[in-house]
Amino acid sequence: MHMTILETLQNAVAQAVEQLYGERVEASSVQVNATPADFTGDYTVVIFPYVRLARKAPDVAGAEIGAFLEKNIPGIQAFNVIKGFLNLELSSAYWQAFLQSVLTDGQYGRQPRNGHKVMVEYSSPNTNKPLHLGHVRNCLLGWSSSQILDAAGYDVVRAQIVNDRGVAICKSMLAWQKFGNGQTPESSGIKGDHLVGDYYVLFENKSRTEYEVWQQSTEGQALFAEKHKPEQSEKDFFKDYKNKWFNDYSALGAEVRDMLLKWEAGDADTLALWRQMNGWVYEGFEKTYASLGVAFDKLYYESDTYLLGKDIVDDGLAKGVFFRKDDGSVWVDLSDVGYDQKVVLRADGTSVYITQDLGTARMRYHDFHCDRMVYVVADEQNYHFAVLFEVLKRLGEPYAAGLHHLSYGLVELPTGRMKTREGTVVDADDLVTEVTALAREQMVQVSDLQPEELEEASRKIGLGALKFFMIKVNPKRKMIFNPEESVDLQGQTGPYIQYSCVRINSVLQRAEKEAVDLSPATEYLDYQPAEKELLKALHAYPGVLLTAAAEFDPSHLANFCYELAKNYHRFWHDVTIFNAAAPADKAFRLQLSRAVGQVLQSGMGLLGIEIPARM
RNA sequence: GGCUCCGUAGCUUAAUGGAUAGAGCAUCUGACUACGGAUCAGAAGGUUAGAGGUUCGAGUCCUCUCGGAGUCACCA
Repeated sequence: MHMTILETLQNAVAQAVEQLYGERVEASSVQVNATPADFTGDYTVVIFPYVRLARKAPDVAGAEIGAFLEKNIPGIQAFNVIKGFLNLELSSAYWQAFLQSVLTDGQYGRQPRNGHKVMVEYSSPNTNKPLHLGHVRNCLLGWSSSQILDAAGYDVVRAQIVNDRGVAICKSMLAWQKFGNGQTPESSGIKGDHLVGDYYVLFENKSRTEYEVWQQSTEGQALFAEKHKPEQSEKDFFKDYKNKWFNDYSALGAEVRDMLLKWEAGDADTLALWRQMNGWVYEGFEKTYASLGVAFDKLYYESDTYLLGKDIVDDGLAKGVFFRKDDGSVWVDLSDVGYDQKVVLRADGTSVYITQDLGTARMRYHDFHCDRMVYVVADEQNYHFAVLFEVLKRLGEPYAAGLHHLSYGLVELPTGRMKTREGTVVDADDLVTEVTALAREQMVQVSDLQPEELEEASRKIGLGALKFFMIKVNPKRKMIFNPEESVDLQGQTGPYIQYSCVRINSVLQRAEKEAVDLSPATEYLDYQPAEKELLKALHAYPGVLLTAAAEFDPSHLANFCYELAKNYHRFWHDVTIFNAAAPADKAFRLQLSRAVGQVLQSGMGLLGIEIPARM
């Protein structure tokens, strides 16, 4: 693997400083940036750090280092110094060779395997209801991150932990048992995950009715009279009291707890019903994942993992990381790093959420020997993951240094947070249907595609718009989701990029039809500004991939794709291809177009965005 | 209240401590009889919430203030 030009520059600058000024600097600390558009040059070395070492004025030191680089690096044809910035111009021969290497490579940007293995966990649904808008952002981040990590040299295992047990699914099961009359996805024509979700909602409705009746009962009223705080209204009191009521008074609540106990005891009928209803949900999830274009290599089920972690508790006690209280509960004290004390095992010996995650982490390591694990989970759980990672570190787990929480901001609606009770949850399947329809609607205005091609294209464009909209912003930013805005076709959008690819394809097809000879391309050396910008953008691609991987942030790649497409649109406008003055010009521009198309296809592919043939 | 994160143009946002803070939307003005106008060019829009500090250099790092969000369960 040869050095990139950037590494070459860094090394050469370090050498220059040592030879000229007798001071050692770390090559990796040398700052090399792309030269801003309004200055002459391709790359810029920041000279300020060496001014003190040189004991010379910035422009003098810059000129000396520049002369050294020009003499020692063949690809440099000129330089200029402005203040403390050394602007370097690479030769046309360098750029020619670079373009040819991109075209030959076919997988340009993709890095060799780096020997690391990373597990990316994402989606993590509950099985009591269908996927919603929040899962969509999660899936898009998880999928694109995993693709980017793969391209950056990691071996990737995509994992999903399915929360398939607990009170929630029991609510769906109980409602179905009591009110379902044997309804199935087949008999009702309702997608399995939606059907199970409908019974969850039904349960909540029945439960609410029961609660309202109870509130007016003598028992309820007596309780309010006895327990409400002086200033508290009846409504507020019962709102706060809901959990307590559900556990202590509700008949439905008792039935659900009974069902959960039966499940834990392995009751055959309960397990059969549980398997059946979860099976419906999985069929539904599969369709949703397929429509979003995401997939998994490994599924973990909470029903298999919820008891894990108890051996770790013993381990932690032995290592002195945990301590036992008088009641028998086990705790970890993280107050020295600003966190609280946290229970890891209840007094009755049962585990809590974090115990399970401790055990699951260890199990995953044993399954795959990943030295990195990424958890794609919304930022409400930042504290939980900070604690989890800290505990794993203290336990001395071998993968502890490679843990990362890819935390992302919740998706909210213009009206606020989504609430099941208020029916404002945006369903994932509906969303896909809606963006496809919106794209189709807008397409018929501007496109002359035939019906069957239009259908395929509107799916790719609607999803392309949605995905790009959600991926282009920094994950940790909270996002307000507005369906119309998310399928904009103009400006900084997925379709804008798709359109540039479609243009490229149409040009390349024409070139093929006319059998244009591409061999004179290498004779073309006097680049137009728009062409040079494209070359520089292509050149940046591998670095962008590495940054996106290192920061677990696909938005870098999304923004790169947009910049590249924007540069191509400008090139298209400024420079003619088929009416070019000379065969070399035409051939070069076709090759350049092909390279851009190749990189856009690759980059968008990593984001999970497909390019339609026509649009 | 403790801890964490966030605050950039009317709106959505970009910027490994580096040059004049860069885009898109919306607004206004323009673009070749042309390779696809879902495009391109231009105008206008900023005290990067505020005040100090570190630095040759701060949107970025530190301190404080203001504003917003999340979290602080023997829930998951």
